Amino acid sequence: MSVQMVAARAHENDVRASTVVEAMRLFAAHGFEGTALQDIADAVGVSKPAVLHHFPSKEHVRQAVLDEILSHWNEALPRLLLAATGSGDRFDAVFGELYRFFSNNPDRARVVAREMLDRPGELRKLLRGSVKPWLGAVAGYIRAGKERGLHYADVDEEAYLIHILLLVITATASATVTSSALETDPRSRHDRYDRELARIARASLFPSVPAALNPKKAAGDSRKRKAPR
Amino acid sequence: MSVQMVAARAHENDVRASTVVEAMRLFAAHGFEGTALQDIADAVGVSKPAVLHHFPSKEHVRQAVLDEILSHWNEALPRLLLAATGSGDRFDAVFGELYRFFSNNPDRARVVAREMLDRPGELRKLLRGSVKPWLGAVAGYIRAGKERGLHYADVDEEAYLIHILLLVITATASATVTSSALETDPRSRHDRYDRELARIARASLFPSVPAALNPKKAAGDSRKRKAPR
DNA sequence: GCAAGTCCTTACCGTCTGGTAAGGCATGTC
DNA sequence: GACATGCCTTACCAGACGGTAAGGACTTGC
Repeated sequence: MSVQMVAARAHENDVRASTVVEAMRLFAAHGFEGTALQDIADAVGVSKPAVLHHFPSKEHVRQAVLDEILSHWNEALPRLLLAATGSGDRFDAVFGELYRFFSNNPDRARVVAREMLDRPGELRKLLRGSVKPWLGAVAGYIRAGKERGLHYADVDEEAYLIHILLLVITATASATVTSSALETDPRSRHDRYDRELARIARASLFPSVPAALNPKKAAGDSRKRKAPR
Repeated sequence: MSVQMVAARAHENDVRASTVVEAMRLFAAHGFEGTALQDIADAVGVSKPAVLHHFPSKEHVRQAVLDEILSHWNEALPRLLLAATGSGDRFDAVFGELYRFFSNNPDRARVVAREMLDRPGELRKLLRGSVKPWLGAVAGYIRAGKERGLHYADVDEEAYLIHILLLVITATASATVTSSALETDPRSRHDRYDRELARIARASLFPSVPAALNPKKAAGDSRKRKAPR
């Protein structure tokens, strides 16, 4: 039962998994409506009904792509929030994970951005159901930091987090447009926009933290400057 | 020649203009690929070939929609930059115009966001050609303000502006998703996210400007706290 | 050996797509 | 009256779409 089933399941997952991979790439580039099932099948290297053998319909392929993205955060968020301790650490941990997740594969950001435009109703339900509790938890940390004088007093925690989330998604989704649009040197362009993105998120939350561009260098002395009064 | 042509042209523009209006609405909601020419024709109230009588192809409808959006800024940007004088005024003027433009009709933001995803190459060309000079001009103002100590020293002007631009576009494009996702009271939701959006843009550029949420109330005393040293 | 089930193929279906052909109907020109 | 032009209609087309039917190749369980 074991060896054969593993082999069979590995084979099954092969087409199914690469269907999700190729579908994410194509949905990100051309959108759900702009991607034909035939395109996905060609990318995987099988026939169109072979894809429909693993997924009842094109709609199920979309859901599998979205689940692939969501499943990461169901695992990562609890781990991050429990692991990090200090307020600055927590910021670096969540923002870093957020940025790295979308930056490592910008197609994720593009798919989410498209989902926001194509099916706002579905995404709204998702936000209300799954994202809201975690957003509330992180907002609670900001609220606590505010009372200790770490953050701007007029920060609207939930609104801040949503805007930063949107900013990271959009910035990574449109990285190829924005960066190469104004830069000529392909080496520096990534760092430049990434650094400014982190700076905006940080500077609009922590008052007057100078030269905190590189988290590694500024990690030591950036936290003791404002003690709880 | 005059009266008849005016009447004829008015009639002509009637269908043509409302085609652009309806197409923008439908492209924003369902995307370019997700909108059939028949849908546009139905919304206008004419037959499909009637639309194609005014526009050689569906692609030309898209271009007309984009031109409608772009033409506003070719007029507004020079006016704004020349009219505003102080550094804070200039920020309020440009940011306010930017926000109001997309907020007044969020479909504009959705169309731009979709264009960013669907045709990054075309948008890149547009950025390089039309947007870059103006972006450079505004960046120059920030650079000047930096030397007078008005802004954070580590601001990357161009990157900052692009991120803020993206943030305004995304925030207005996804306003129905984000706001009603977490708020239950439909009255407060708009103000709340809008204020935080402006706060982020402002706080990440101007160091330590407290309680500057409302530009009108804070306009008087928000600028004299940090004089050029 | 053989029925059952999995995985995948080719062939096909109805539907919808962007775009075209051809003509009706006004208005204005000579 | 003949003719041209602008605006719009119905009828139609070739191609692409998502999805189905039917069956072949192969493995599994008995």
